[in-house]
Amino acid sequence: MTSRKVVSFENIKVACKNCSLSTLCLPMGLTPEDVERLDSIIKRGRPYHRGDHLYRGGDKFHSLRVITSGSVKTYSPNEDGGEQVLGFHLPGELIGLDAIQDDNHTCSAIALETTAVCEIPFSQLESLSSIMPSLQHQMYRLLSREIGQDTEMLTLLGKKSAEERLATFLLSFSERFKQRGFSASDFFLSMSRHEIGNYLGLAVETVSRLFTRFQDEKLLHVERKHVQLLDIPRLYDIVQGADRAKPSQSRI
Amino acid sequence: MTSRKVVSFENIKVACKNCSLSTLCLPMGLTPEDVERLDSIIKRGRPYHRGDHLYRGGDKFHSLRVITSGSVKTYSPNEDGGEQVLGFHLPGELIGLDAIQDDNHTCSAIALETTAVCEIPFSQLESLSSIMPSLQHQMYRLLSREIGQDTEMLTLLGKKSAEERLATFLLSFSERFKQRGFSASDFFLSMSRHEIGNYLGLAVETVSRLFTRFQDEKLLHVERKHVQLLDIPRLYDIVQGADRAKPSQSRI
DNA sequence: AAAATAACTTGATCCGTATCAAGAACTTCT
DNA sequence: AGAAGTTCTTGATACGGATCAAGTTATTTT
Repeated sequence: MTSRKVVSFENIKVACKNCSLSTLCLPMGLTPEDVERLDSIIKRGRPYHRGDHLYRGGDKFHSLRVITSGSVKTYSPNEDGGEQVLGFHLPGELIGLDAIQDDNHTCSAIALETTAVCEIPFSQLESLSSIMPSLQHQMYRLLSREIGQDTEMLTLLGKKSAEERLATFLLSFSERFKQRGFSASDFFLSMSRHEIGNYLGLAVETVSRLFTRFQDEKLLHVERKHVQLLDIPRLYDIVQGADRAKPSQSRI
Repeated sequence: MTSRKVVSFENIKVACKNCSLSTLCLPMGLTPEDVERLDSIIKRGRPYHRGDHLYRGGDKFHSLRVITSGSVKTYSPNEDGGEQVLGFHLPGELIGLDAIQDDNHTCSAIALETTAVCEIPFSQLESLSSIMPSLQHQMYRLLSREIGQDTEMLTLLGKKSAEERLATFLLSFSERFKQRGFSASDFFLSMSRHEIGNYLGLAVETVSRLFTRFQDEKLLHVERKHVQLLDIPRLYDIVQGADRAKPSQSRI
């Protein structure tokens, strides 16, 4: 998108305090002065285009990154040349937390569309957090939240059917778009069916068939990347294994 | 809980600096004085017995816990009454990191055998870490490492065959026992086949059949919980999908 | 605008693993 | 020690989703 006027970006002050995403990337607990200080270490580079890597597995780790617009896929290459998609990230989301562990990125991140990010040099963030208890607290929570999310994903991959996986996936986007002030029921997915399948541990064909079936069942309308959820409550039922469980024995 | 000979335990000085596990739970970077200070906030309670909960999902979170002996299973209950086993934890391993996020435990932890733990009150740890940059650094790394481990598990559940899953599982224990000074090839598993299956996203029967098959193929000898790995290199081959991939095209 | 390529869909078939079932080995209780 | 309950193993069968194959619709290149 922002192809030409690159230079202007370098000059933009980040100003987290005015950023609509700050409630997402700095959830509660920081005073305005804190934000000011944090602001001072954040760098905003020029935007990435579809297919550009933000970093690759093995790259030296220096910064955490907050997506400010666009979307990003993280993945880790596996033995046999394939990859495991680890996540899709929307504006306000922080990536790179897995790399703190040994100063190297363990996975790769690639822009799914034109994408802008704020870079937060980690060593500076660390220093700052050691003189700002509230920031330190935020960081611990953020890291812990990431663990919790991975944990949910383990349950999804370990126990859920293809149908439940796709419903979970769609509702996750629905909720995240809603949080960001967009429609919870009408949105565009920036990734391919193949990437969705990879993420959910399913074959492309299965994903495609499920979209068709969900549409036949009037749960949604889909046309390529454009998805309209028509029956969100029923999608939630599916997530909870509505058909698998014996009827009306909601939890024993 | 603390029924009879409570007093004696309360008086035991934890003395991380003499603890053989300290390289595991405090991996590098802390000076002896640092360790002394950390030591001062750590509490050691009386041991748990098989089946005792260390905490349950929903419990108020106050402490991280390091296993000092025995073993622990963490799991999260899911919608339909079942559970997803999240991990098996050996001496030197830290649990509870997922609970920082909202001051409540999101999953449960149960002793698989007689188990002792050190409790580290998190609020004190947090205060300490804000005046001890090296401790703060350790904490960030520890949290990040946990994320990295979850990520590997996602690949396992998303892409690997039953065979690869069990081989990965066995080698993980092999490596961890070895790190702790025990045999890498001869050990006891403290969990049931059912729990292994749950953890790996497999049915009990599949786990049982795989043990039998691995034994037939002379990869190991197994008798109930007692496992002897007879061909570790071949197990590593299996982990990497040795048979699935086209022969000798190790990575394109 | 046509050609080439990539992404997606749909159908047919196959396979790995779940599920069902029953017996064996072990553990716990009385 | 015997009974009762678990846990584990093994076999038979079923099924969900993968794979193979081919056609369709977008997108990119020329």
